[in-house]
Amino acid sequence: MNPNNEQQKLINSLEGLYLVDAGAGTGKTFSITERYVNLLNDHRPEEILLATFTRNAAKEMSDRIADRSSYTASEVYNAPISTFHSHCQRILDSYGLEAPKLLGIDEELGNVNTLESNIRELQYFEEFYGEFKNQNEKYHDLYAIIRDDSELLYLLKSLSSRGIIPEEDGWFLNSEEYLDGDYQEFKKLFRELNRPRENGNYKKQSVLRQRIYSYRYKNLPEDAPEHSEIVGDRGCKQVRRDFCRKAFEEDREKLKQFLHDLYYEYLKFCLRNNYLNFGFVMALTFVTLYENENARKQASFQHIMIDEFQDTNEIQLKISLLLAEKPNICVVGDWKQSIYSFQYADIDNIRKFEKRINSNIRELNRGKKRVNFSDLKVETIELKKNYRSTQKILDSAEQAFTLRGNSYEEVKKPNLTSLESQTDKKSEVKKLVCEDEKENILAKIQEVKNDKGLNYSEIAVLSRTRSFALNLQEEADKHNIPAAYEGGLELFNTSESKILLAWLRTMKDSRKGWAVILERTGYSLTESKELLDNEKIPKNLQAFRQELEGLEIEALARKVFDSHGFENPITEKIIEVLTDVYKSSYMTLGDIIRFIEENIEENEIYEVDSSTKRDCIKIQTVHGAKGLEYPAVFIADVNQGRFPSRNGNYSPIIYDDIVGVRKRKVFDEEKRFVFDNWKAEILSNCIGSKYDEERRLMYVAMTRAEQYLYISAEKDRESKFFHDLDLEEKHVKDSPEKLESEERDRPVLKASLPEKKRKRLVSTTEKLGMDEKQTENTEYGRKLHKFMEDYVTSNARPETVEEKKIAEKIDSLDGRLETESEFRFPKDRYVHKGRIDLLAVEEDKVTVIDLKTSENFDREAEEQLKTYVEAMEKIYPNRKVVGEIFRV
DNA sequence: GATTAGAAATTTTTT
DNA sequence: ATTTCTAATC
Repeated sequence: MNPNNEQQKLINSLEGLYLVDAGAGTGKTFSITERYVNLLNDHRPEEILLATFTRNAAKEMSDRIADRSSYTASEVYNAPISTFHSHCQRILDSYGLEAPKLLGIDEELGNVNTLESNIRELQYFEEFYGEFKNQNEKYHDLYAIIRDDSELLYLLKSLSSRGIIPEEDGWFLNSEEYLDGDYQEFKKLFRELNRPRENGNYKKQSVLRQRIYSYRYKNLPEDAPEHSEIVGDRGCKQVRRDFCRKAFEEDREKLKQFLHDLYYEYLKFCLRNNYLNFGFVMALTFVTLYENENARKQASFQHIMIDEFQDTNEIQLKISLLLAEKPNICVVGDWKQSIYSFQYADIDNIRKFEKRINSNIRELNRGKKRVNFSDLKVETIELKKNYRSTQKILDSAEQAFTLRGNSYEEVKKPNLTSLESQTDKKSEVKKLVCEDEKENILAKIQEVKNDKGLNYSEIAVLSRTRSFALNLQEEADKHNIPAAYEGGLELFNTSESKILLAWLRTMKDSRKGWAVILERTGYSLTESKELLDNEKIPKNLQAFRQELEGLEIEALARKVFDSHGFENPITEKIIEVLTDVYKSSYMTLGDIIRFIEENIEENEIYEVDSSTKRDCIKIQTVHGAKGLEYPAVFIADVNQGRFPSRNGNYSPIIYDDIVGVRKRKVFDEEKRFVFDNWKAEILSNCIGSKYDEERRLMYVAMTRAEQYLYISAEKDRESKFFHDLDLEEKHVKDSPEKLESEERDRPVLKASLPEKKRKRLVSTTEKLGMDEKQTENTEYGRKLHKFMEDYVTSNARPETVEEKKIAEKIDSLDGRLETESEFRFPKDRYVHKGRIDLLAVEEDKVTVIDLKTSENFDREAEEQLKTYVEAMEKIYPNRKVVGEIFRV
């Protein structure tokens, strides 16, 4: 492949500062690698830093460069072609030993791990925060505003991503300026937002004045001005201007001090426990490079190239500047594809590149010259030729930037570099209005596959959320349509993992394990209980357990999965993960069980790769599909509340470049009443549009398509985005054709169910002639039942009088407690089924408790209870069974 | 027809 | 909890 003119310009422009606007499908990776190869004419690989955002991208670049250059593969793989994160880790390994001391922390940076799991970090953080609260009484009024500890952790991480770092007394460098915000910028923002809107002959009130309406409904402190005072008289189009300053000025010393102490102590905690999160790795790298001239010299590069620049944050920009020996920096990215703000990516890095790079150089050179250059001019290169999609798709995708998030949002299309398609293949772009979205999409896929002559593997379905993606996969399975979800999921929370866990438990003679297996192999709960109590596990199951004895974990897992008819990417991944931990640490069976249990508890996410599956549809989230392309793309679930999804600022402490850090809410000491901080309430209405990133997300999704693009929503649930898209519409009602399933060649492990005549199931309510509908609980009743269940299983806290009564009752019970125990037992001509609210099983006694929340059906309840007692007598033949109606 | 008041509807992505 | 929709009111 030969580069086009634009690409050639990028490849040949080696010296200087370049911002490359590389839209979707413009051959970005190709150009970057060519440029790198070109640089190798005069430089050695170790003189060039090529930073990417993902490990996959780094690998792809390395591969291509190894392929195209005269250097050996190993030389290329040792070169600094890596993610920012791993490169910073390397810098810390080499020069970071004293990094904590630079901040006044008396620790050495020894063998620290980078913690990749957010969930695990949160657990550590909670442990730390509990201790911190005990030791810092003085901030107790601030603790009261935090409902969710993760909000605090998120805030600390976002501060680190901006380069805001605490030191022993005060803040590193000029961090504090960032915390104070920028009043001049805020004034501009406020004025812009407070301009009356033009609307033909008259003017409408400003966006700010409209937004601030919600101020009326908040519980505000006594000194807060009235809403009417802020918005002025009726018909007045603007918020009173003096409130700009009034709202911004606020004493935040205590809040800043709190954040400082929390942040500093947490950093110490991390170091003591030998771990760092990604943000802290960056922060310490930055501190090291800033303070240590030697490290800076040693670690610097002749050339720096940064890929996916829209995904970087400000501290990464700072680090890059410290690493640049010369102003040879080339950043490549596309702001239109910036969809990682939740990961602290800062779109202004690319959008305000020149301004930001120069202001950062000025900051870094305060007091001492650390960056060898200043006042740079940026040269922009635009890659406009798109080799992926048809013009029809590109034009449609641009519409994404005009979509409204709600019916009154006014969207101004931003300036952007339009892409020019280089293909003239056949193309189709349509909106699908579905009666039943999951079914209809599958039907439409079959149609597209046949009509356009595509393979399944050339078709992808993208969704905003993981849950929709997984549901669609399930639906596809029902119809035997080959489809695979690819992306992150809770690996050990799947039914595949749970059956493996059960078998592992049986090897430790655990009753828990057998219960699951019996249930999965076809026994009812009652039957299982009976078998377990009498220690009569079916012979074939026992034999199978015997076979597992002594096997290595991989062989064992394979055998279990195989016997249950599971063989899919999930089982493969489970085996991979388990073999990995098994190998890397000496693990016993018990350790593996605990490992799985922990993973379930922590909702740990793993990436599942289904590419091994031959010809099948890919189902992904939009984030997951970034960078990929498919001939046909379905964007699904463009429904209200899902796409776009709303992300209001729920956090009690807001942080924003412009307004700085603010406390938004105050709770009273018992956390009962909420008073809002009125100043922050006005400020929060001034912070950015919530839908900009959602529009970019839609753009990313649409530009994945090469030829065929379908955007679907469910009838009458269409989102504003869907509604605003100006595309041909099609109503779909079809159901997918069910495909023949391939027969498995080996039989699936099934329990040999005891031979008996199947009897009709009759519920207790039916037997007593009660109308099912009438007996359906009231909302109130359901809540109390739910509470009871929660209290037994997870120690829920009783709040209402009724709940306290229930809690008291449960506390008074002895033995093993069970809620919602289902039972079935044969009686005369039918099988009786029922569900017992609460069961207390003691060694010699069983108490059956029926929770009653209303006065109706008293007599029937007695009858019902009798049946329950009878059933339990069958199940627990050697114990005394007592029934009790518990009224609340 | 703009503004106000109250009712209704919604809550995600992962280096 | 908060935003967005919709109907009533100025």
